[in-house]
Amino acid sequence: MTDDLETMDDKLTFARSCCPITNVLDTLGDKWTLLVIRDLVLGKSRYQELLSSPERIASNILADRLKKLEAAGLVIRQAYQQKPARYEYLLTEKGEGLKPVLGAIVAWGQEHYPGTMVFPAVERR
Amino acid sequence: MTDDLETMDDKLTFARSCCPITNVLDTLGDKWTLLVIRDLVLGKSRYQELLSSPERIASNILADRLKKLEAAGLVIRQAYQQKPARYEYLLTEKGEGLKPVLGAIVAWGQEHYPGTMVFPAVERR
DNA sequence: GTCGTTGCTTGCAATATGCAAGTAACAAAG
DNA sequence: CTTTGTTACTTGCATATTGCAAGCAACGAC
Repeated sequence: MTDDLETMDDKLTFARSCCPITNVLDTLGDKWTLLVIRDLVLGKSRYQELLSSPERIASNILADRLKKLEAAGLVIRQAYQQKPARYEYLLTEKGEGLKPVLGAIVAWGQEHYPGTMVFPAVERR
Repeated sequence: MTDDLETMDDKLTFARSCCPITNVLDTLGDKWTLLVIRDLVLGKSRYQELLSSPERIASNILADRLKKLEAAGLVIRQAYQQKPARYEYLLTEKGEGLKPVLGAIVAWGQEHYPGTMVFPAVERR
């Protein structure tokens, strides 16, 4: 069965399978990546802002996840200052497209984890 | 800030934060768990059925994830035969509640991973 | 010259993942 | 009675990932 799919279109090859969920999880399936997306959606954009979320992500993990999100086209890294060079991370349209996914997770999570609460957007500087 | 939350209601303590997304990811945030949920939604229920999905999950990982899903109340393990004892896994109502999450992931995934396709439900035996 | 800020990198220990083989409890077949 | 097959796992071990904590570079402020 998977043989057929592989020969069906050899321009399309998927790491694990042709299921959309599988492919999404190849990028987002860990404990931190969607939290980084959450923070970017909430308006955080700088490294220290992302580091300071209550979950206290490790710095090397944050750097790793941002790099992967950039490579996947969900995030762009752009300088907001030149000397010294300082960067902010912004969601692309593709990344913004994950809002309904976060929304669905929030809906299910609020129902099954009483007492949880959605974090507020950050004030723009 | 997190101090306040911690003292606010010490009956409610969360592993990493009080965000619903964080808590959901504590259970579901890896590459395999939502795929197991997907297969159960599609009607698979036995261990070999789950093992045989195209992604070829490792047996020890599948066993580990099913145990965790059972502990989290998303799945029940029940015997469908006594001698020898043989088990099937079924989603609970809580587990079924993840369908919108999978739906949102599929919607985003199909848009951004062209060529992916939703797997069909399995025929009931 | 020193200190602070920002965005990382690095070394290393702990934990998770996954390969491949193995196990147990049965029934069926010979 | 023995062998084989099925099913649902467990186990040992190598590899990969995670995360702690310290460190680094490039600036400006003092």
